[in-house]
Parts: sequence; structure tokens; C-alpha cells
Amino acid sequence: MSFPPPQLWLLKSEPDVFGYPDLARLGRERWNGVRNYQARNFLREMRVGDLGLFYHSNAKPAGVAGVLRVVREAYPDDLQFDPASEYHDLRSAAENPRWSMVDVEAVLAFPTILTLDALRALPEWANSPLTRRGTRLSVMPLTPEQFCSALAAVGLRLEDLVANHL
DNA sequence: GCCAACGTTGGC
DNA sequence: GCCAACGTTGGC
Repeated sequence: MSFPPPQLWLLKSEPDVFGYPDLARLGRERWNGVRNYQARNFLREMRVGDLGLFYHSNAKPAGVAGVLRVVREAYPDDLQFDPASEYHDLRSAAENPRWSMVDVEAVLAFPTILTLDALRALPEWANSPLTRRGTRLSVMPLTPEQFCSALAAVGLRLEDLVANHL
């Protein structure tokens, strides 16, 4: 794999608002609207080339729908200064923006949704904020074991992902 | 700095 | 639609 090795992430979105198929159609999009400091800090750690799982929350079924890649590192979230947006933040100053976004591109749609139940069945995911009760973090780092076990659970291999889609 | 009230997340 | 769990706000 390339050097430095990419960091791995999981990013949640509600598919009724923006789902993996929307990203696949657009090719590339801003990941904006994150309004939680811990999640924002993870966005700021992302580097071009990092890979992420696109997770559908508040969905039937909830689960991972595809793989994405970071194509632009953190810069000010456009919506915080948009009065028409529900993500408008009056307390965010233009000279010191409070919220960040990255740009991501679609890499690969999972052949089927990897459901939350299926993730819970994977030992690698036992301690993830995703599966732990009561945590609502919308952007989180993944271990290589978590990432690869999720791929494997839908019949994908990291080598194939790298060879065919990156 | 405490903490009650409130708003949001997100599975069910 | 319910509601548990959590983060944020704001009075004190």
C-alpha cells in the first residue's frame, strides 16, 4: 500500500438527506454539516487518500453502503455562514471558522448494505463507538481490522479495492 | 464550575 | 413515534 498508509474512517449520513447513491451520482461532494466537536476534530485529522466507510444512519436498514475517499483536507464548512441553512452558526466568526468539512469521492458501492446487526456480529467491531450503546459520534476512526472485516463481510477484499478502484 | 433543562441523535 | 443517551446551554 502507499506510504504513508491511509487512515481509515467511518462517516455517518442519513440517506434520506444524502446517501451513498447521491455521492456516487455526484462523484465528489463536500462532507459538511458536522456540528460536534469530536467529530469535527476527526475531520481535521483526515488526509487526502484516506478511506472511509459511508454509513447510513436513521435508515432501514442502517448500515454501511459503500467506500469513499478523502480528496480534500479540512477547510471551513460553507454552511456555517449560510443564513438559509439549518447548519448556520451565528457564533462562528469568519476569521476563525468553528466548523470544518472535507471533500470526499465515491469509491465503491457495497454489493449489499452491511447492516448494523451484521457489524455487531463482527468481533473487531465490539468496541467501536458505532456499536456501543448510546454513542452518537458521526465521524470516527477505524482500525484496519475493522475496515477489512467490514469489506470481507460483504465479500470484498482490500487488495481488490486497491487494485480495481484506487 | 456545577448542574438542570433542553435539543438532538439514532436505534427500535 | 418513542425514548434512552448524550452534548450543549445558560443561570447561578
